[in-house]
Amino acid sequence: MAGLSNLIEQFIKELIDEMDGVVEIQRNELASQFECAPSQINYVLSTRFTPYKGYYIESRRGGGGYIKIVKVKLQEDLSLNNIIQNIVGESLTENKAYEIVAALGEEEVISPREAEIIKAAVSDRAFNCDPGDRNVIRASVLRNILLVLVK
Amino acid sequence: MAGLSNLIEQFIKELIDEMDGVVEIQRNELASQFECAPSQINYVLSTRFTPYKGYYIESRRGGGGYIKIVKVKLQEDLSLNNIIQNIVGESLTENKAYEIVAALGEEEVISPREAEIIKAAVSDRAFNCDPGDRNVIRASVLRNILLVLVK
DNA sequence: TGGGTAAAAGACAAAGAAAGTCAAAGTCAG
DNA sequence: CTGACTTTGACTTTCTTTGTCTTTTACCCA
Repeated sequence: MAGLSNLIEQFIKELIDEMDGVVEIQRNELASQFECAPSQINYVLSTRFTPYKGYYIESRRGGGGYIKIVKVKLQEDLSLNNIIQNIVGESLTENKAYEIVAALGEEEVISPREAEIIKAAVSDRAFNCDPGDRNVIRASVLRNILLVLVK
Repeated sequence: MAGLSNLIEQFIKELIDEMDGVVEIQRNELASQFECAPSQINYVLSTRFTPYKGYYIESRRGGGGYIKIVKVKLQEDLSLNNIIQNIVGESLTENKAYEIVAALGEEEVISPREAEIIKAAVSDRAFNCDPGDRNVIRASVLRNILLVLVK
């Protein structure tokens, strides 16, 4: 159905809020709560709780295993220079670009309105060109924008 | 039937009115309501709900995908709207773009920093593509950015 | 004490569900 | 009849769901 992943994402986020930034789940248990395959949980974690979005994950297998999700304040990895040099490469998908912008917003490097502006500037819709070229142009545009922020 | 596209256009517009400016559809569902090819919906969107006409569109593929159409409030900011519809055309030189941005800064529609960001996003340097395409892409990018300012 | 076993989580690929793209074919006004 | 606008359909890309197999770890028992 529409958005089982979204449901699980919301559920976990609420847990994290209640728990003040750290939560520990059991994959199988959560999966059976939502009546889905256990690996669905991995999918949600790997798409919605990425480092760029400010989450850190650690886990343990075997008896009494668990998955621990920590909401972190990133600062180290999020320096603009690091992003420009290492994260925005030669090519960048829309999604990845959005993640970067969201992370910068999260860290208050940019204002919500600036985030909206930048997203608009790097969205697929903005590039009415050969789809094959989009990702390359997008990377270049975003890099150029970030350079301004460093100044 | 002259105007299946027109029917769909009307239908969506009514939805938007009811929904107070924002509507979310599912392409396949709408297509089967009108018994047409799904790509017909894209056609309608791309010809009738353009940024140029004050619509902002965002979408997602895959399971639980959707298309969201936002009608930007027209009367809110006449000058911005005027710019979108009349001044940013299909094609825009770097210089002309800078002028527009400067004017917006002058009128304090955008902050100095926002102006810097936008200029970076539409500069020649940002578009490392076929110079012939630059002006067209630039117009599209700027239009998309201005739309979020109106929202 | 160490080796087997069951109980976790991880990896990955295949199948499914949307939307996007593009070009060919159809229609219609002038 | 021609050119612009529409309609359709085949193919692509992206995102989600499921399942199968692998790896790791705790615990129990000989």
